[in-house]
Amino acid sequence: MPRPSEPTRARIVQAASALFYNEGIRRVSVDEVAAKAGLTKRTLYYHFKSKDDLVAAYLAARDQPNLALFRTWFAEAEGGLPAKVEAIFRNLARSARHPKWKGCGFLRTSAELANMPGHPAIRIGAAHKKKFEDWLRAIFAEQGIADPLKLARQILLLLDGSFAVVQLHRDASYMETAGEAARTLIETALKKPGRKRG
Amino acid sequence: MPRPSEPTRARIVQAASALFYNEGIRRVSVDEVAAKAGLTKRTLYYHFKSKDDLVAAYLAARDQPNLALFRTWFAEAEGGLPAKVEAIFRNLARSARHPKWKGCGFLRTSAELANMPGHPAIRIGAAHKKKFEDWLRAIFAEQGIADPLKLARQILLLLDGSFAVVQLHRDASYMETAGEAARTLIETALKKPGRKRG
DNA sequence: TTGTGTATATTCACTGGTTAGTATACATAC
DNA sequence: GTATGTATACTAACCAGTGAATATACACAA
Repeated sequence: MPRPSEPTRARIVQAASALFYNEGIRRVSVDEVAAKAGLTKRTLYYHFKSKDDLVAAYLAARDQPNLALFRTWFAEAEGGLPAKVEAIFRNLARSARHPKWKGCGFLRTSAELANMPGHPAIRIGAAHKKKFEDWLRAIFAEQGIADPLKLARQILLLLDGSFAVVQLHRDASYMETAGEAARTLIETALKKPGRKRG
Repeated sequence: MPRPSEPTRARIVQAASALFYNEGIRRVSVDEVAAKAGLTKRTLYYHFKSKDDLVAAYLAARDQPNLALFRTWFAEAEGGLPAKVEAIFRNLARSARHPKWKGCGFLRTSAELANMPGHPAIRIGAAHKKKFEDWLRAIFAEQGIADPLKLARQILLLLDGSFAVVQLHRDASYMETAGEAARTLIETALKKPGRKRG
């Protein structure tokens, strides 16, 4: 049984993800994660050198799937650029209406660890947001928008703002409001001079 | 000495504010707060029935001063409506560049307590954001904007988004980017039909 | 086929430290 | 002498991380 090791590690990360996302990092003990994964704490510490390490793994595991979701929602949406971006917010609103939704795991973790700037989990969260920003920036640049980075950042601000506000008020309609704002900003940018192609 | 009681309570809230804001709720013990306030934990528990109670008092104490700051920044700014709202973001960027800045205390607390929806601190945070939203809505309504609530919510989304993003990346320039987005959204709304007066 | 060494994987039981909250007694002011 | 306020010293629980021992699988040799 020892040999594989990867399935065990993956099971631990899966258990940690569910608990950390639902309850928060500091409210969940390593023992609880181990119990949920069906093994003892000592075994968990064989696979991860510390709780911080486990937290980092939890966020790292969310990175690519999260971005892939955004890309899928964008790609599958009908209509032009504004509609495709707005579709991301509409899909997010649908997710947020699920009772188990608890906001953005990256932002919540970073908020919980706000006084530990060098923490690996915060670096992972920051990198995740940068990847999203960069993906949008490339799309906007391709469309010939004059300042694609600025527009990408404004969309990111609306996205993260809606995570925070929806979580606080438990009212997913803010996500659709954010989508409308995103549409307005993109349409304005498309009309501006300085574009490379129509 | 016993009689007054209010100054002692205020001193405790002040100590709690400094510690909770800088370090986070769960990282700070009641003993630390008491020590910072210059008294013992037992005395603190005479004035507050629990730590949760103290957390609620910490946020309640930030409510009015925070809103007053926004109102001041808005009132003292030169120019029209878009410029006055943008001034809030510029002033916030200046605050965020201070090394002790750690984001929005309301949002960070709500993120830390994300699984306790009935927690008094979360209700206080939600009410605070609603007050800000309502203040903006009234201003926009007075200016004859067609959908003042929607625009107020979009500005709120940008504001809270910038809190989250600036905290994560430690890059206050996002706040100015949010201010530009706010300006764009307001200018667009001002140009839209359906306005009551010019 | 059988024995043996080694890296991998897992467990039990423990330590040392922290923390929210309390029992009890004492002090001050009116 | 009673309300209010403060301090000392405690409890009971929790929790991150570790020491020492054990079990399994596989490589390789006999």
